[in-house]
Amino acid sequence: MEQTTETQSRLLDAAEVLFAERGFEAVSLRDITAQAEANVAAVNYHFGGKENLINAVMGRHAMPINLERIKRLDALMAREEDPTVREVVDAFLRPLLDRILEKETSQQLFAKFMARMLGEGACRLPDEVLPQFQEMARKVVAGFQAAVPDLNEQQAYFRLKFCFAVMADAMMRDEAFEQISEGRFHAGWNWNQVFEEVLDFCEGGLKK
Amino acid sequence: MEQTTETQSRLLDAAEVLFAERGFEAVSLRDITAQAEANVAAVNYHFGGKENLINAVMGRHAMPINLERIKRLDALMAREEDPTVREVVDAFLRPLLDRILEKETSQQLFAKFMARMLGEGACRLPDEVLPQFQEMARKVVAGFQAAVPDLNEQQAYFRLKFCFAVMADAMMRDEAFEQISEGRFHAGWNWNQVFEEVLDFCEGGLKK
DNA sequence: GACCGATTCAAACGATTGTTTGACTCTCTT
DNA sequence: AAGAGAGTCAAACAATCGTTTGAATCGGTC
Repeated sequence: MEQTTETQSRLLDAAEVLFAERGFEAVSLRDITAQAEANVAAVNYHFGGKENLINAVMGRHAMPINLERIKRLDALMAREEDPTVREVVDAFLRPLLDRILEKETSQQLFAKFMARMLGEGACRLPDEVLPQFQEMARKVVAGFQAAVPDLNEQQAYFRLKFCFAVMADAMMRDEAFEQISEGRFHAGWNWNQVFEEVLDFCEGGLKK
Repeated sequence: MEQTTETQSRLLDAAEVLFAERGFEAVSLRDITAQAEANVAAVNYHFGGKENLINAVMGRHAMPINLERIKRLDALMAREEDPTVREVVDAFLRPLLDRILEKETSQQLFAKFMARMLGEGACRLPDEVLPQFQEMARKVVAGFQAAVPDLNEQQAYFRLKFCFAVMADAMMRDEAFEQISEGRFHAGWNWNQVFEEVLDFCEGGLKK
């Protein structure tokens, strides 16, 4: 995994789009290689199987996002005054939003991909990124406890998990829900506006 | 769909368990029919295909849950004083919890199945249950607006969606997250306790 | 020009997928 | 006793799955 060839990144791009649209199990290698204009064997040659491919897609984004999270959390905790709830939640969630906005093409797709990975449980974190997730989670929990007086560790992890879930849910275009709301709910997919809703909800949820 | 034969319900039970464990796409008809001790052709004979089977599994639970929700919401709104946020959220989420607890066997499996159906988007609501979902959502939103002063309709639907997401997330056993928390987070799967966490979070998120 | 490792490719692999078929077994009705 | 209809069953259907193979192709080194 030393150098990323051009074919490799084309495969990763195609896989990201298709996994986002249809989910992991529903996408075949032939779908991916067709869209990437590569041979069917390319996935096995470059990644060693479909399972490894999805891990690679995930890993490509997870690292920079987590680094940014950690950076912001450190900055918050290094201050003299305690961070606010909203600041901690923002430090945790905004790097993900930024990553979505920075992809000029198909932002929604990347968002949906991330959301799917959470839901399907199909993504077992590669060993290389697990410690990073752990460090990040530790710092979020510490931030929560600094911002909310009487919050034990168990509760903090619970709410970290819930914040994640709300963010993921907001990313998922949900046709069923648009039906249920009878057209009254149509998130215009102004991401910044949606993000404000997420932030509001999570901030309130943590304060309790 | 007039009468539910014994084989039909065995198929529904098996499908529910397997879909919960592995997801919709990952389970084959042969897995289902094997566990149900039925023939491979039974699914197509009784339900007319795999797609219809999952809808049937969903529909079997959705109706009674929504009826109970509507009943509780009506009771809340019929009172003279305005309902509290927590009461509305509780009326919306508790019927789902009750349904989980009432299944003596494999509560976690049913919970995971419900959670998966939300996440995968694999479940397009059958026409027979859609109006019920719509009515229920309308009443939840009305309840939210009665309990929270300055909440417009769009926001109310957003937060209804978020409450759903948090509940679904809490139902999902998440191995990845247990790794990330380095063992500090191990929901003992005392459902009532978990439910309290969900309620706290959603109540706070709505007040904001 | 000859060799090399890295990459691509068409073709085929065996396995499994959802679905269909046609015969077979029951349980009633007449 | 004959017939009808519902349900079950083994077997086969075509299609698609992830993966493997071995030859073809490429750029760069001796």
